[in-house]
Amino acid sequence: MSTPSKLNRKRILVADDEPDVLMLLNLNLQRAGFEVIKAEDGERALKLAREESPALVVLDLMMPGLSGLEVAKQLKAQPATARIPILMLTAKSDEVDRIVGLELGADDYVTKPFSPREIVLRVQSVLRRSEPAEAQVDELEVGPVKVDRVRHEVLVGGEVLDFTATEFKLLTVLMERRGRLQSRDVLLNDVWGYESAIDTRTVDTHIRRLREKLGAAADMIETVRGFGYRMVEDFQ
Amino acid sequence: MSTPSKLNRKRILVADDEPDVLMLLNLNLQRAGFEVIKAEDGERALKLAREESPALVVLDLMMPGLSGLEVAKQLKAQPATARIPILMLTAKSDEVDRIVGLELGADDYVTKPFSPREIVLRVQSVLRRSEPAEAQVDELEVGPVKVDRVRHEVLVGGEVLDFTATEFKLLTVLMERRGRLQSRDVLLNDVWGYESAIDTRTVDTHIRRLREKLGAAADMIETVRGFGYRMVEDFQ
DNA sequence: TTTTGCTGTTACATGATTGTTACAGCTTGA
DNA sequence: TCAAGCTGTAACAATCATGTAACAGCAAAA
Repeated sequence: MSTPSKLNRKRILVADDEPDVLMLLNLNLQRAGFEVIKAEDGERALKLAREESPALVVLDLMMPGLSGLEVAKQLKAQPATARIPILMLTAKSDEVDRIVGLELGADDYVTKPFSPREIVLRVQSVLRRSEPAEAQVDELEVGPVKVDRVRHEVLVGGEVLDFTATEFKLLTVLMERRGRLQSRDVLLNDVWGYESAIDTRTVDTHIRRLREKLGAAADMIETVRGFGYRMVEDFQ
Repeated sequence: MSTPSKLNRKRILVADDEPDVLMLLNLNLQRAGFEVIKAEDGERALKLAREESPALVVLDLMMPGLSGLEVAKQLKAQPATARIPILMLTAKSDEVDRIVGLELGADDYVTKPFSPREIVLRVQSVLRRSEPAEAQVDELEVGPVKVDRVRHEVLVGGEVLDFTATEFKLLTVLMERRGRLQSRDVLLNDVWGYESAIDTRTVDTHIRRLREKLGAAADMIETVRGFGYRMVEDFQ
C-alpha cells in the first residue's frame, strides 16, 4: 500500500508461538506503519486483545494451550472484542476448510507459507473493509453549497471548487450534521480518525481554510464559542 | 461516522440452510452497510425475493427442497425478479462450470470455504457492475476517445491505438463511470479482481501508462488527491 | 531456446497538503 | 472598563501523495 500515514497508525495484535514468525510479522507490519503488539500464546493474546483494543488481530491457528480457534471464539463471544477483525494464519488450506470460514468469525485467512508482503496487504484490506460504511446520501446541500459524494465534487454558487482531502471530509461531516454543534474532539475523531493525536487547534485552522474557500458563504459555519462549530441549517 | 440510514442501504437476500453460514454472512454484510434478509430454504428465498425485491441474492447451491439452482432459474424466469443479480455459493469448484457457463445466469460465484471478506467484496463488486445501464453498452465515448468493446478496440482521435489488457479494462471501467470518483481500492477490485493482493500504487502506474497513450487527451483522467481518479464527463 | 512485451514493484523527486506555533483581535464576565 | 480566555490569522517546516522512471519476473510468441 502507499506510504504509511500518521492517521492510519493502527494497532495490530499478532499472536504466534513461533518467535521467528512473530519477529517477521512485527518487522513488516511496523514498516507498513502499524503499531504492533506481540503475544506468544493464546492466553496472552486474549488478555492483550481486551486491554489494548487493537484494530485487528492476526492469529495463528496452531498454538499450544489456547489455539487460535479458541481465542477467536472467545474474542467473538465478548462484546468488548467481538467487533475486532481477525486474520487467521493456517498451515494447510484443507485442514481449515470450513473451520475458518464458517465456524468462527475470522474475517480472512492466509495459509502458510505466506510472504510478509501478503500479510500486510491482507491486514490493510481487512481494515479498509471494516471501517465504518460510508456513502449514505449522495448529495448534500446547504444554501449555495452542494456536495456530490459520488463525483466527489463541491459546488459553491454553481462553481466547482477544489477542496483538499481534509477540507472535503470536514465539510462533509459538518453538512451531514447541519444544525448540530460539533465539538473539536468530535470533529477530530470523525474527520481525522480515532487515535489521532492532533491538537484541537488544528481544527480551527482547517475551519478557517474552509471559510476562506467558501467565500461569501463563509458564515455558514458558525463558531460556538467554548464548544466548537456548527453548520447552519439554512443559509440566506 | 454515522451508520448508513436504512432508507438508502441496499438489501441483500441470503439463502442458506446452514444456520452458521447464515449468521456469518448476516454479520459481515451488515457490518459492510447492507440490510440483510435471511432465508433458510429455497421456497422462502423465492418468496422473499418477490416480496422484498432485494438488490442482490446470495444463494447456496446445495439446499434441501428447492436447490439454489432451481431458485435461480425461477428468479430469472419471472420478470419481477429477473434482473436481480445472483451470487452463488458452491462447495466444489468443479460445480462451477456447470452453474455459470451453462445452466443459468448466476452473476458470480464463490466456492466454499470462503472468507467473509471475499463475500463482501464480491457482493459489492457485482452490485457495482450491475448498476449502470451503460455497463452493457458496446461503445463508450468520451471526448476524442472511443472504446469498442466488441472489437476490443480503442480509437483516440480517430486513430486505433494499442492498449494492453489491463489498460483496456482500466480505461473501460473509468469511462463507464465517467464523472464519478473511483478510489484505488475500487479500481483494484473491479479491474484486477477481488482477491488481488496488489499494491495500490500499482494503480498509479497504470494510470500513468494510460495517460501516456492518450497523449493530448491525458487530462481526461483527473487525479483527485487523497481519494483516487476520475474520468471527466466531457472533454473539450 | 531466445526474444519480446506486459505487469507489478520500488526508489526518488517534487509540489501540495497539513499540523504547529505565535500573535493579534475579539468575546465574555466581573 | 479590564482581564482572561478563546478564536482568527498568517507563516513555516515537516510530511505526504503522486508522477515518473527504471527494473525484474513472467508468460507468450517467435
